[in-house]
Amino acid sequence: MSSSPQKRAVRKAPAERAAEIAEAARELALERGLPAITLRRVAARAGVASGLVAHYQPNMDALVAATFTAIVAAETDEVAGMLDRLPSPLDRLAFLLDTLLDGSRLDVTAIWVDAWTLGRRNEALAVCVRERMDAWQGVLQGVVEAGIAAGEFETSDTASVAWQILGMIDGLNAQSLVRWDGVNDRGTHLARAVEGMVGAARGSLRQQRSPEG
Amino acid sequence: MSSSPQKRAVRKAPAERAAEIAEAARELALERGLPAITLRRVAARAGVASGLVAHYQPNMDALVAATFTAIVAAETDEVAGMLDRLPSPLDRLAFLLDTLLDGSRLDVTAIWVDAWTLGRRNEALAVCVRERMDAWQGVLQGVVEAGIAAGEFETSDTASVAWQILGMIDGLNAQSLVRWDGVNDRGTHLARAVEGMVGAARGSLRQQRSPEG
DNA sequence: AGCGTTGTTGATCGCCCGATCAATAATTGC
DNA sequence: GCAATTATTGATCGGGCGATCAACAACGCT
Repeated sequence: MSSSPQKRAVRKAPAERAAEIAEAARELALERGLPAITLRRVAARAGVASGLVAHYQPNMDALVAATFTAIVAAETDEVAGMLDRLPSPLDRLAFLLDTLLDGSRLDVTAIWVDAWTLGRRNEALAVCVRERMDAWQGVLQGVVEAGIAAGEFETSDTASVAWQILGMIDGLNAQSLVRWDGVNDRGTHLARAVEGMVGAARGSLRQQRSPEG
Repeated sequence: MSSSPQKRAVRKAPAERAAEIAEAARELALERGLPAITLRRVAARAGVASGLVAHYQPNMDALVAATFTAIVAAETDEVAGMLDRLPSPLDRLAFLLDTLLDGSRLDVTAIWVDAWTLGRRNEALAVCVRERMDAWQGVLQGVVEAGIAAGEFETSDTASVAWQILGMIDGLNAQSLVRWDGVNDRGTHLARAVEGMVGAARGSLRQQRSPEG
């Protein structure tokens, strides 16, 4: 026993300590959900007294909201960044559906679901949720509009279609949080659905997959 | 002041009291979500001492789970019951999409979202959630299969398609919990999407609506 | 070396939670 | 009418929560 019960945390620059606390909150949220972000748990994870967490935050609602935004914005930026390397809107939309449903981000999905319910009692969080939803919708709308300009898609009201696609993705992901079995080929069926919405030809977003995928 | 601070609740038959407690829990859940179901709050709403609520339940997790099932099963039964009066699978599917997205059941949607997050910490609830999802999926799958038999739809893997439609509905409803504005014509876009999935002709599930709807 | 600044502590307050259980009162069965 | 049963109470326990704040200690500055 050498390191754990250290008497007092070394003094650090405020920005550095704040970052450590934010990171502790982020880890807790990804492992156990947004409700796990409590004063004492974050403090313990950061190796710091509980009062220090409060010192760096106006209140816990704010830390929950900030943690939500940090996690979700990182995902959006990461995925949106990958889109730039793809040649056509059709490719980009197919990639989006494929990536967001591949099950590799279930922890982030859980954060979204937590945020939807917590947002009813945490106004700061609710604001962040709407903001991040707008960001995702913007990415999708951009792809849909580019597809129309390129003659690949045909639909009116691109904003609504983008919202719709986002809602579908969220719903399917939330579903897989609870019940991952029994659903084959999520991607293929979703591709069909989106083809119907954006007016793309059947099969253009994704061919029937070979068993191995 | 006549009724409120009554000294002692009149003694009732166990079944009757249990029903009253269940009803109190149901009202609380619909008004303020599943997390509002606490020993003391349910007791207060039922006009009873806190100990009595515990007396009728093994623990609070069980009451939360039972309340979830009561609320959600009622909705499924109600909507499924209306399907019988509709002539064709196409009509039934159109009605389902229309009804489940009409925004008149946002309180039930909130219960679903609560249950998805609470289910991670309440195993009894998680079991009920999976059970009720299966029920909804069964209803949808029945409609899709009838549609295939009737030659109105054309798709393989009806189970997956049913799951997919359910996921979309849940996602769009959850979305409208947070952000109700900015999305026009949810029903029309969803109809397009589902048409793409089940292989129905474009417009067969819903014509472009007139502005008044 | 001395002093002010400020990062840091941990005890403390008030609140709500679920669960428990001895005491109490209404009802039933005899 | 009396005893056994059981519905009901409300205080109590242990625990977690967010917030607060006086005290402490490390650092920069002169």
